[in-house]
Amino acid sequence: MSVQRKPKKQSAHSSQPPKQKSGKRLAPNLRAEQILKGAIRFFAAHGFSGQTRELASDLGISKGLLYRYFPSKEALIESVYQEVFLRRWSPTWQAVLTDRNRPLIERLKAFYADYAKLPLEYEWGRIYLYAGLAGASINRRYVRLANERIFRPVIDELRHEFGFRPIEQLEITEPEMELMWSLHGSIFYIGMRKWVYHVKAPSDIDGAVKQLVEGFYANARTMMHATLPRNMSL
Amino acid sequence: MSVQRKPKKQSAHSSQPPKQKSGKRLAPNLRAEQILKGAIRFFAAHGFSGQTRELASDLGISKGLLYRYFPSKEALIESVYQEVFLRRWSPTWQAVLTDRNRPLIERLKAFYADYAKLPLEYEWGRIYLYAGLAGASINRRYVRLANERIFRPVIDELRHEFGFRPIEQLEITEPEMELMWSLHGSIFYIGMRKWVYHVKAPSDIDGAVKQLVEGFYANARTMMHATLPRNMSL
DNA sequence: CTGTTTAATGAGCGTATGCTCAATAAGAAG
DNA sequence: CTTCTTATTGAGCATACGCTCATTAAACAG
Repeated sequence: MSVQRKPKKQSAHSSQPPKQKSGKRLAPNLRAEQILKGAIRFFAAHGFSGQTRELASDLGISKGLLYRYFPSKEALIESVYQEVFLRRWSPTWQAVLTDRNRPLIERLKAFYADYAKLPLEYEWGRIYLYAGLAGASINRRYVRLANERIFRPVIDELRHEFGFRPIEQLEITEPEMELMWSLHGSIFYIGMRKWVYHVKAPSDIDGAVKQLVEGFYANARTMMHATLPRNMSL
Repeated sequence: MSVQRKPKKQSAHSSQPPKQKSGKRLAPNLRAEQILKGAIRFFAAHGFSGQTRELASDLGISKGLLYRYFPSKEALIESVYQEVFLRRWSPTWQAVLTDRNRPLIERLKAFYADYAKLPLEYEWGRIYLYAGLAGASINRRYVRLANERIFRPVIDELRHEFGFRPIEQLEITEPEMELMWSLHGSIFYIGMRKWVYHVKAPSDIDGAVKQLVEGFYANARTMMHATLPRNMSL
């Protein structure tokens, strides 16, 4: 079992014929960040069945180095989830949605103009889909977040706007929830057209989102008046 | 090398210890069909990176047999596309949508109640997503089909209903197209909630689709009156 | 039964892929 | 320069995966 040391001379230079080198010997925190960002780009493009060899080659580093910073491919993917889905949630959204000094329709337009950037982004959308198809739990976690911080507050604001009981007094109905889902589905689908189907997306995305929010608002009013009991205080 | 014949009695009955055996030596057309159906189920669940070995094992046949009926995994996938996306298009949809003896809103509800079954189906939805993420051309082909046979006819019928010029005289506008996409996106997203995110879907799917169509119809009227030129003949 | 056809099998080939580890060298400190 | 630390490398292992092909046996004709 004696490992015969190979005298392999091969002195340093001769260097890199292949890709762009990263200026070797980075500080660990910088290298980790670089790998994570590269992994997001890579997995968004190739899915999670993409090979670690190819990812390393894209980054201009060796495959071994990858495993110095992330113990396994699975751990790397988990870090990708964290970075993509949880680090981008803006803390100001809550305040925007519930600021009753502004007209609700205006708040909704402002919020969705900003929020829609997430699902309309290439990396966010594709990784979200790959994760969902793979059965990862991140999607359910994200949906729970969106439900608590967007769906429920928006419905409560709509109730207030149109003169119905708040959701603490009258639980959210299925038609109300479906209307919320419909809005989010329509927004997400714009991204899918761009990043999954590669068909024409609207030239004016902000305008398209605005149109969706207006339609949502109008349909919400109609639907609530048709299905909710009148507020006693009126 | 004399292969010692094992006396393995096991006459027909006693049958399957491992999986469901397929009752061996099927007629070629039946076997091909069985493999194709199994492949649809399998790829919908595991994606196209699923292994042929596992597919064969699921079917209860050897991996070699798979390659007797389909020359390569790629060819099998192509057959899956054909079967899932092109064999399920109903020839009666056109007639339903354009039958001006019925009120348009009624036609729309009837059509989408039927059509929505496609994207809301487990296999259809997941395979459509996997194909799109893999960059297959089938999605673009499908979108072109939907555009010609659904989007354009529906917009033309809406124009007629609300008193605007037909699409041959006035090309479809971006807001009109976005409204169509929004409806389809909302429907598709119901399926995604079920088959991709595994979160709660509406208990009454037919009712949810009906609500979406009603909202779509109302928003279409508002939007057309706000953005299209009045019909000269009025 | 015998012979013929062909559906079906599974060992095995070449390559791909996640991951390890001994060796190497870049940079800092003296 | 020398010494020390540690970021970085890449050959290599074990297994996975698409696919082939020689062999086997089910069904049928005579």
